[in-house]
Amino acid sequence: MKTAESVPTEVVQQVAEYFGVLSEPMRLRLLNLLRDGEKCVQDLVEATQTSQANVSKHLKVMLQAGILTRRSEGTSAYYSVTDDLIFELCTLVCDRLASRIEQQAQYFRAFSLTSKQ
Amino acid sequence: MKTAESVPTEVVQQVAEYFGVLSEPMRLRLLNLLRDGEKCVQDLVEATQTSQANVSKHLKVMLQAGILTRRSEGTSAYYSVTDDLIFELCTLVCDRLASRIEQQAQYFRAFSLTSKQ
DNA sequence: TCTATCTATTACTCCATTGTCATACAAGGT
DNA sequence: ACCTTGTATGACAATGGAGTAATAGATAGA
Repeated sequence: MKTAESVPTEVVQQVAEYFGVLSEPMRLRLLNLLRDGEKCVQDLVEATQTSQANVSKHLKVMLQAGILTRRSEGTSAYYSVTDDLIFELCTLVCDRLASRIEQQAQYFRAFSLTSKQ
Repeated sequence: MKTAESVPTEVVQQVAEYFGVLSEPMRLRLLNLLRDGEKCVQDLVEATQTSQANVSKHLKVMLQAGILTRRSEGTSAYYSVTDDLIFELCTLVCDRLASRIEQQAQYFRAFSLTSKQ
């Protein structure tokens, strides 16, 4: 049986880093833009309304995390998502967050009933 | 059809925060310790070998993120995991990381073959 | 009541990361 | 060759978060 202490530090570290990549709004936005397919840096800059340097940096982070793939064409660099697990994770989290909000709404409705009359 | 720009900033922000909670090794260690069931702060302090203040802080973060539940008993505070989605997410990520490492191993083996003779 | 234990919180330092600016590099077109 | 465009990188300031030490509060027991 697996005990808590049996999980190596290295593993915990890497899992934390993976989640860390997904813990930045700008990176999530970039990933969402890459849902349709590969895009070059300039496309992403225009879509995100931030600096080109910033986009390149975030792309580099995700590239090194093994989430993206890079393809050079002329002076442009095209990035695409290689690891669809990311979208799966985002879907799971979004659904859970939505459920919570709905649950909150139910609490309000229940209170509304007890307050009636 | 959903376009990239249609995702509200607030949603992206919250998803990022959710992943952010899971992006700290100490928190993952605490969650792993809570796999078996609820534990009090002191138990977690002894198991993680860090300060009590640090454990309380991380627990608070996860409590506010809706991941944990708190139960008071005497002077002790017992925490337990309410959102099992977390373990599901960790499992998915761990499996993916394991696959990557195995893939890397395959590359080494393939190179070993091409280098033979 | 006094003490001991357990937990939460504050103030503080330290480290990591984000975003920006400027610059360097590479490739195409004129 | 020159210029333009697209991308990557380094330095920098600002921000945020982790960890620690000290302290306060709460509860059980003597």
